[in-house]
Amino acid sequence: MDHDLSREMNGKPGRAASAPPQARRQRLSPDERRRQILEAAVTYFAEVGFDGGTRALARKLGVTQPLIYRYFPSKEDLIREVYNEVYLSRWRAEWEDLLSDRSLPLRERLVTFYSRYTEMIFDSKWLRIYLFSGLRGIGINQWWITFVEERILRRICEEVRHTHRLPSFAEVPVQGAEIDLYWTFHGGVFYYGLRRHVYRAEPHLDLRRFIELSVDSMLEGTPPTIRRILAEAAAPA
Amino acid sequence: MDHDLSREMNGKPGRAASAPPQARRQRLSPDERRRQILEAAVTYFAEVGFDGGTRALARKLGVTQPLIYRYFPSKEDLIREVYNEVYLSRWRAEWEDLLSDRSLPLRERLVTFYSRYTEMIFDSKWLRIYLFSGLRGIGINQWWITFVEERILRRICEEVRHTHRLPSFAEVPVQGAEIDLYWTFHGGVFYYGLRRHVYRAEPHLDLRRFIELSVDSMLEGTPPTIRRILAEAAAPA
DNA sequence: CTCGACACTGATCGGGCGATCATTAGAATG
DNA sequence: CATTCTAATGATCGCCCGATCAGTGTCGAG
Repeated sequence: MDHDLSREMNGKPGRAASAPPQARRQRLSPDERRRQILEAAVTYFAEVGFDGGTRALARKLGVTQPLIYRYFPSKEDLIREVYNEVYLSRWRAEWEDLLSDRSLPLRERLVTFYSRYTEMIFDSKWLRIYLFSGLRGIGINQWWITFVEERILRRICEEVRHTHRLPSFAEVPVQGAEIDLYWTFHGGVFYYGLRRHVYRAEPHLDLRRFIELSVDSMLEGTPPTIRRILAEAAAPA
Repeated sequence: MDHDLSREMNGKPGRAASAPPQARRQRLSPDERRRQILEAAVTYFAEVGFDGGTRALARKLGVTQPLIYRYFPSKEDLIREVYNEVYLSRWRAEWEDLLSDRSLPLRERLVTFYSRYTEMIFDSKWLRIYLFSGLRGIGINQWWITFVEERILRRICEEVRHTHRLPSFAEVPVQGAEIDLYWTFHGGVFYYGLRRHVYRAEPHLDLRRFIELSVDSMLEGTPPTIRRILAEAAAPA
């Protein structure tokens, strides 16, 4: 009645079970089976949330439910591995270097970086697991927010200061106000993914153009505001 | 077994109210009981999500679980009423008038509007139910997004055009690109609430100052970008 | 071709879920 | 104070959950 949820999510080549009337017992190596379960778990929990049942997950894999417990001691352990899979294994260190590559115009760096970054996070799996885990209240999102601040926002902050000939970090240290301003921008980009992939409300612009215009507006509006912030910070009342 | 007795649900003023520590059975008027259940349901589902059990909800109220079913035919109906309570009953029509009140500077209107608006939505209950319902995939978030676009963003769009002497809607109709730009801003503000009340990662700025700086940056950066968009729209290649 | 290791299954346990119903008790009425 | 209406309860149903374990069948080593 409620969720329809396309039934056949079949990742395996060969013939395995689309609505299997008779699924043959398939014996895989432990490594391969474990990987297969984990991959399916990411997809499945992203769809239905972490309250989804292990039986339904097993059905999607074409195996029985106890098999999951041979590879993961408890459902909670499986979920923990799902976090690792989604959060940790997708980050590309090059992205950070790109942001700091002063041989390219800042606008181009930002557009390219956010194009690649959103290629990772604008994915139903990533976004939904991000939200589900945040709502569950384990600390992983706090960790992620710190990560974004240090790896992305702080770096953008530094580059904007350099490009717009504002004081360097050595002269005036990073201000919380600056970081929060870049959060407005970053969160605004994030919200595009939320609208599109979680709420399924199609935005007006395609992603590329959206990023371009958002970057343009940010680069035009943020530096003047930051100049004021830094002036206040350098010469407090 | 577990007579927990957190008996603070003592709603009725009226008579004496010695708050009997036993008070086995409390008989309320249907209206009052219904209201009480609904209110508790908002808080409870916001905490644990819609997979939370009706028994735990009843325990919080100090009543038995079947009583809920006397007032709400099914859990799904109760949840639907929770949506109505949270989404529909909190909106203030004056806010919209405020945005269009040209006797005030646009910056002040925006800062005041977003202060009041965030007073409503930056609340664990509102934010969490917003996310939970979005993840569940019922259409209410799509409805909300349309609502925001029409009641808030479109209006801001109109006021920015007027203040910055850009073409009126009659001259050049609203562009999807404009709306999406204001979504970047709006989503950026929303993300502040997400960081603070869902992920419990305290931002650097307090809310008021955050809104002020975000509005300042937006008002500085968005109009030039929009001028370009409108020029393109008025004279296409 | 045989056989043993072990990847996998079927049956099952205790418990929590949404929902139903006959029963009980609190307050307004006479 | 007895009566009556009905808000609220206690018991219970059928189902699905996470987890366990004895058994089964497959496949590679000999």
